[in-house]
Amino acid sequence: MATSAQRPQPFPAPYSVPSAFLPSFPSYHSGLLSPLSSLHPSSCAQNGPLSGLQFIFPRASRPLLCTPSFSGLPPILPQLQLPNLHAVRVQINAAVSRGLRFESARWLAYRRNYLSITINVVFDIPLSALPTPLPRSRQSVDNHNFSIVLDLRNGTQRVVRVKFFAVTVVAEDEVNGRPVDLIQHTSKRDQGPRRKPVVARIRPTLSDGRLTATPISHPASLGANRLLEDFIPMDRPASAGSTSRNMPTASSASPDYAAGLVDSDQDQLPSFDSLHETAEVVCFERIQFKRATANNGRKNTAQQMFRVVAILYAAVDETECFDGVVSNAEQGTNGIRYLEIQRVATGGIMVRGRSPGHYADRVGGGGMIQ
DNA sequence: CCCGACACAAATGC
DNA sequence: AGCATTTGTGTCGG
Repeated sequence: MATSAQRPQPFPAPYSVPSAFLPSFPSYHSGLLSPLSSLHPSSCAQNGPLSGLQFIFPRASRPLLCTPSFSGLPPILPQLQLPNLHAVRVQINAAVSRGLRFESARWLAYRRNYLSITINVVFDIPLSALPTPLPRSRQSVDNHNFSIVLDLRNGTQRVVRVKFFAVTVVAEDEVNGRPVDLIQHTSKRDQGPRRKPVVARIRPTLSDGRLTATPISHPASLGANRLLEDFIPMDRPASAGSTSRNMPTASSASPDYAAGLVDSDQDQLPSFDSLHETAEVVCFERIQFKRATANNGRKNTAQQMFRVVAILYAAVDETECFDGVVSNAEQGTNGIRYLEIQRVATGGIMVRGRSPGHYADRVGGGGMIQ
């Protein structure tokens, strides 16, 4: 096949899946307005006639959002609560808004193609727990009003103040849960550095009188026009510190940085640009699976599958975690410990390692995108 | 078969 | 319209 062959359509392909296979979109089962509707000014959300499936159409009439559903796993300690001891329930809404195809009854990705993953978090706060008078719409809710109950090894509990919340995205083997690396490129792609997706700080806000708090994210992850600056750790103000040490490579950065455990936000109010001032989602763009699933298309072998996981963390002072029973936590910078509050995950995704043409005439492997 | 690297070219943006 | 950028993917060697 000549290299000059017509270029196949990029993902996502025109969507023509038998309705029996249509993936559901339960990420927004709460009935709230989809936060993804504000993803792009020129896009418009459209709740299609197909049950549960939501499309967002960009300029071209091609489905932009075609995502596997994320479902919650059993709640994980520690329990979030407010100062008055009201429990706070959390809902993570996530989508792989680019880069996957639903084909032959399963989700399909290519290792070298970009994924975009969007995460939104809704805090369900009891009416009685809201401050009076009600804060104005979109007013920030102080993170310090949240705390978590940490179980200690001696059987007692400790209430730990939440310094802030954060979300991130990871991947894992669907069967054994072993981690699978995700990598994030700059717009320079192969020429630029790669890193794991950051742990992006979010901030709860009351939104439009709803009795929920929706975190507003700094446009932390790599947006369309965000290049190398985004790879600079932001756990201190960009203006402060050294003169914007340019483009640290993965090796020159701190261990936390290399691990993706870098706050992508600062303590003060984020300065939103006009495109993001109403953003209620964190967008991780230019994400790739670092490796493909094993035995793709092989007969008589176990087809490995990966899944994408969106995680909400409560960041606390690590000294307060002493003797705590913590099932899932990550160490951050500056004495921060990220305690996992909740996670949602997709089902299995097949990740192909070679170019689509290689799989074109494979039985069960699907064809080229038309 | 997978993976990183390089390269080309279509799509997209300015 | 023309140029630059972005990104899907063909190819090659390990």
